[in-house]
This record gives sequence, structure tokens and C-alpha cells, in this order.
Amino acid sequence: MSGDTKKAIEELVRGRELTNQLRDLLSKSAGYESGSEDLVTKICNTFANSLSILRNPNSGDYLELEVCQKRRKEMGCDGRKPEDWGEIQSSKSSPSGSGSGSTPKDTKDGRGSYKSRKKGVAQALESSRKSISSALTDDGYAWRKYGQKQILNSIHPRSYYRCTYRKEQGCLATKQVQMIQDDPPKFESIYLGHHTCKNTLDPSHFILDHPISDDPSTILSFANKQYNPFFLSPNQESNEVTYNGSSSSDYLSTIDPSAEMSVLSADQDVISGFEDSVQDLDELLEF
DNA sequence: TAAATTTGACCCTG
DNA sequence: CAGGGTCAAATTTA
Repeated sequence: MSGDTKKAIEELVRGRELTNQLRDLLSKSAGYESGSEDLVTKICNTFANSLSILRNPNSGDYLELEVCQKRRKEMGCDGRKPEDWGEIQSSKSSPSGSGSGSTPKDTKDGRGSYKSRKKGVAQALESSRKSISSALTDDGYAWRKYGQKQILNSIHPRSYYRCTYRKEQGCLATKQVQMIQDDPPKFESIYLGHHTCKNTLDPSHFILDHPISDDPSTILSFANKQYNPFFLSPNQESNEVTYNGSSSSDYLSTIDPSAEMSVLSADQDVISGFEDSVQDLDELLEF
């Protein structure tokens, strides 16, 4: 990255911060209207897009939200957010003991997959990453929920997800999501294993498929500003990442506090595209 | 109708 | 045996 590019990024980062300050000011003023918010949103999105392009125009190091939105469309996945806090799900589940509850599922039927569990879990733990986010952020991968558990001494249930392509591609990545705090909402995501599936979108296609229109917000059309990393004020964000249980807050203190989420892994070999974005954030702050 | 979610049962570990 | 992780049938959703 050239020196000029770094300076440009530096300026953009500053602009983004100033926009956030402006937004805070606007939100406190009495005359804050939705139109103002839209405008600030667009400005933030413009910064986001510019930063993404500058950081790596060719290798596709774009914001994950862009990527995942595009990927969802391509894969035909719905944009449904995992309802990670179980109380919300109650309305959907049938009250009359749905599921397999009524079925006497006994015995050692076809369930042989428990055998490899010990090994599998141990293997997965080697590449576990924990992240805490103030919002339910999408990491860009396609996850399929396979379980939910009420955890001891926890108010909120823990949801279990595995890669959608586990069957087709044998991708063993899993993650656990749990709401750990109500106000402000905080979600803890634990990623186990890493993705081996080949469904990572080439972000260059994203750009090609979405030619820049007059309205730059069409590129980063966050449906909900809660998912916009640039709308998470630093005091709202409480990133704390551990790797295999050891705290890494010292390291994280160097990471851009306005980042949507921070993930750290001690094993660089297992880091996939998701973590790369963090490296770039780190890079940003080395200027 | 296929894919995703729900949820009680089942299995493993400590 | 308790707690946590996973399975898979039933159910819901798109």
C-alpha cells in the first residue's frame, strides 16, 4: 500500500469519525429528523465503501456486510437473521409439543455420529475464536441452526449453528451465539473450526454485479442501521476477544473501536477471510 | 416442495 | 448425574 493510499485512508477514517460525531450531535438535537439520519447514513456508507476499495481494490477485502448481503442473494438464502435470543422464537413454535417430542425416539438408531464428537470438538477448539458484539452481526457465512440450549446460570439460550454446506462440502465450521446482555444488547459468538466450503464470494463480482449508481448507498444498503458497523459508537461497542479462553484485550485495545466486530485467532493458519478484515483494521491504525 | 427452524431426546464428558 | 453439544422428526417458511 502506497503512502498516498495510507493518507487517503487516514483521511477517510477521520471523516468517518467526524460523521459519527455529527450523527451523535444530530441525534441529541431536537430537530433531528429522519431525513438527516438518512443523509448521515449515506455519508457513512460512502466512507465505508471508499475505505473498502482503498484497502484492497483487487483482492476483495470488502466489508463483510457487503459480501454477505450479496452472497445471500446469490445463494438464495433469505435475509433472515437468526433469532438468537430464544424468547422471540416462542411465537413461532407450536405450543403443543412440536418437534420430535411426541415421537418415541429411542435406542441406538442411526445416530452414529457421536463417536467422533470428542475428536471433532477437540479439533474445533484448536481454532476457536470468540467475539462479542453489540449487535447481531452477520459474519458473511451461511449458517444453519441445529440446536438451542438453555445454559445454566444464563438468562438467554445458546444457539448452535453449523455451516450450511456441511453436507455438500464437508465444511465443519460451527458457531455458538448467545445473548449475554440485554441493555445494551451484547452477543457472544464462538466460532469453532474454520470454513472449508467454497462459497466465499469473490467480491470483485460484487462490484461488477452492482455498478455504482448515482446513489452510493445502494452498494451498502444496510437494511437496519444496527448492522451498520459505522453506526456503532465506540462506547456502545465492547469488543473482547479471547482465544481458547485467554483474554486478548490488550491486543484489542489497538483495534479500531468503531469496528463492527473484532476477532482474533492465535493460529494464523486457520484464519480465513473473516479475520483478514481485522488485520486490515489493525493495519489502519499503524499509521 | 425444498430448505430452514424448532425442540425433545440422546450422547458424551467431567 | 448434571450440563452441554448434537441429532433428527415435526413443523414452518419461502
